[in-house]
Amino acid sequence: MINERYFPQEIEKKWQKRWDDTQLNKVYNDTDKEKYYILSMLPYPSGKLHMGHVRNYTISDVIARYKRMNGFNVLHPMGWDSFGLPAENAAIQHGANPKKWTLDNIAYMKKQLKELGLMVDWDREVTTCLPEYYKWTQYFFIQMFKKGLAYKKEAAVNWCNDCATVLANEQVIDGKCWRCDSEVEKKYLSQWFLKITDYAQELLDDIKLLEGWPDSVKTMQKNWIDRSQGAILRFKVKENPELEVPVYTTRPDTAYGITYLVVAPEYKDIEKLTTPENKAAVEEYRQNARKMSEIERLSTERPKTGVPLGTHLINPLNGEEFPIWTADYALAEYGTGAVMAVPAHDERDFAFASKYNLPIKIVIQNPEAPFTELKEAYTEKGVLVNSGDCDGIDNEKAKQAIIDKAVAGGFGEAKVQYRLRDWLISRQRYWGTPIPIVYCPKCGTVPVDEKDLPVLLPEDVDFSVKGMSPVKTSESFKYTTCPICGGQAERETDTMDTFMCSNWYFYRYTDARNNDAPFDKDVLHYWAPIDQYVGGIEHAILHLLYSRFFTKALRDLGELDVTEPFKNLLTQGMVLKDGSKMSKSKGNTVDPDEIFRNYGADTARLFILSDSPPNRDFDWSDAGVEGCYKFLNRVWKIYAANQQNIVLDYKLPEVSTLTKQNNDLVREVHMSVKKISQDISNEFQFNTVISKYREFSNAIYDYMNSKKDFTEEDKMVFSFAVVTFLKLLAPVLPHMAEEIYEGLGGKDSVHKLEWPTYEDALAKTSSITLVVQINGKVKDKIEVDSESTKEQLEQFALNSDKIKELTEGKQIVKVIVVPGKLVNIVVK
RNA sequence: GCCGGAGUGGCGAAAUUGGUAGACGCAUCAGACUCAAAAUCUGACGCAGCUCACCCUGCGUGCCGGUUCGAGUCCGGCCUUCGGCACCA
Repeated sequence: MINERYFPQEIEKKWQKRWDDTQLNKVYNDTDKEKYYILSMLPYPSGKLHMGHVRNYTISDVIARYKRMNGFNVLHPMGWDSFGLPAENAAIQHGANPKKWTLDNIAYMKKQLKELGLMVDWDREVTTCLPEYYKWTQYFFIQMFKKGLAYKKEAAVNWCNDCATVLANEQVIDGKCWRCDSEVEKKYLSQWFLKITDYAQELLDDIKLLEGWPDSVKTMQKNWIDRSQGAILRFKVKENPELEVPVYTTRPDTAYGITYLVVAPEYKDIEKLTTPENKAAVEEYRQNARKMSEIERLSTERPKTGVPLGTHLINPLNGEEFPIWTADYALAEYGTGAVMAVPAHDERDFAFASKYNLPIKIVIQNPEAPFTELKEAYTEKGVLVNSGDCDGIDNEKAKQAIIDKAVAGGFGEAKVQYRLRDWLISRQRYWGTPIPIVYCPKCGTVPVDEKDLPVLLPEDVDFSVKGMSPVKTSESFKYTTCPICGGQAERETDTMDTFMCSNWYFYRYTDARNNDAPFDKDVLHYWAPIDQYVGGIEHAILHLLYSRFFTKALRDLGELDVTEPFKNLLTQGMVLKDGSKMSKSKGNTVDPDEIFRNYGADTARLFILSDSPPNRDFDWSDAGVEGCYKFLNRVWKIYAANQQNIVLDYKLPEVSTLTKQNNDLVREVHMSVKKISQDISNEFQFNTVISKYREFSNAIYDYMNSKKDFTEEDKMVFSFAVVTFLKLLAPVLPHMAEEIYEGLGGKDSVHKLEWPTYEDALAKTSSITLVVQINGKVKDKIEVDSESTKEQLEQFALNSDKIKELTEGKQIVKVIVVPGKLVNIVVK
């Protein structure tokens, strides 16, 4: 029996408990079945679910349920990206224990996710802050260390004062910290890096394998890696022939036009290149550059500044001498930290040369419109001039010609350069995976023995310390013995960037409770790669690039055999309210708990999918929620008010024998199944899926409203329609569908039923509306048989009274017939 | 500046390969039910004009131009907006 009224809160609780009790969502590694791995980005346990989470997990859950009904063995797991700064800040501010704070949040949010009705096998839950997980993050780090992929170096790094830790380049946004928005400074520190640059070319090349990724994300990754093809040229110092300055350039063709050279203020040999007379000025300039914040320094509006070092270089191509300057428009981290300046053909050099009255030498000439003077740099194509025996060569060809000369002369060679830098993973914070490294006075930097993993985070730490990592306050942690010689040694106290944890969590889901290995390879290779990944666009570079790199690195370490982790990627849009992103500071948040309480999770699920396609921003509106709730009540009534007319084991009579009305309803069923199946397959366009739900329900209502009594045939056709409808609804409204199914006498679970199929022939109408146009404008519409031939359609159109009237006295030039659609008559 | 999206009613949006622009919904208005209201059901709803019961005509997918029998869709040139990158040599 189905209750007359719809009480979402009751039935949702009931079914969530039933699913738990019957282990309906348990996932087996059933290799006989075709797998489908659908993954949503794991949440950070900040305290409570927000609407972005609800959107993300509803999308992936509906996909998961849909694929399950289509016969796939579906993995749709969930876990917690649970290391990170907020837990530590809570510890500092409220004296909380980061672990307790985190686990409490996880417990609450897990309860909320269950209330959302997710089809998740919680036995595979992964929590990145637990030793059973981070043991393997440490294990992978050690493998990478042994292969030289993890290394420590002294470098200018991005330092966030507020977070009291370093940041990766990817975590600096407009010169500010990605997390707290405060200004980032440069500091010189010895830090751990991963050699992502070893994979720059592969990461770039393999973008073409990512067919199911949005172009926007692929472009962002391409731009981030940013390959450029050029050359290294080395110049001897006139005052000190032992010393050389190498430059990286993409324009070797302009090398005859060098009139000066710029090194970054941080350039390693700068002191050797400075004459005693210039020392004071150079030192002052370097000090200023150092003090300047990242934001100031990055500003392209700022006029260029610089000072000469007093020394000179010799251009091996033509023997010309030119001065060396230092200027902060040269970046220490890119290329060689030195730039050859060709003011005639580079905008930045032109601006600098104009300001300091440095010579401007034209070496590329425009053959179409030759010039003798320049008001701005000429950066277009042209022909070489003033370039010795290269004169007259097309500048594109000259690039290779001059590289050849450099190779022959031993002063340079071709070189590919990337913008991508190595990934800085050290963090001077407590709540992260400890880096499993020991410093021994005798043996040096030594990885912890694998059998001693995990290196546990210490508990005896003092969070009140300022300016250093709390880990350093743990005596028990800091002092240890060397894994090689057994002597006194100290542990690394830095922890890893949390993106290290989220790099590989999706592999752990496949074998989450394995205590002997990060995963069983056979099990992993059954599930991997991920068929569909769903998450926010804000991870387009950070997480998605790191994960691609990590997968490739693990492949080369022999840990797995996967080249790209994510076959398809769906980047969901933001959830907005009143036109701007929901945020606590703006006070425009909507609490999922409140929606669950007032309307139920099914309403929330329907609404969050209804108004916009998943990849676009979604505007939350209270009226919209209300509208969805009304729709659910409308659906409920179909079943509650007609129970006596619905049977689950209906037998549909031969379609040709049906009444017109029944025939129409059968057709509506096939059309709905077709449209909904296609829209889900086609990039998960749930908004149009839901409009089809509404159209289908409207058709069912029209049918119901037109009838007082149901004949046997009516009952069968009606049952066919509403039972099919129920299956179509099940992925989006899992609780309601279960309750109705059970009320109709269904056994087990509606989610184990097969997704309905359709027949194309039955999804078509027998007549179509033929549109008749004159000169491309619609003039008439005629109902005709859908099987009509081209000739017949043309006759129908020409014989229409209206068309006859309108074409009278005019010459028909041409008639275009589009079968099944329209006839266009061209007249003069 | 460079790269990549997007621009359609009051609003969210829809529209195989170029083929009836505005499906479906929100809001609004009207009607039914009701003592009344809510809920529910039914209907209208791009703009303008003319009639006004039905009809009919013109305009209309950011702007200008092009291709085509026919353009929201294709091509060229702009504008606006969102996102990414940005002194990368």
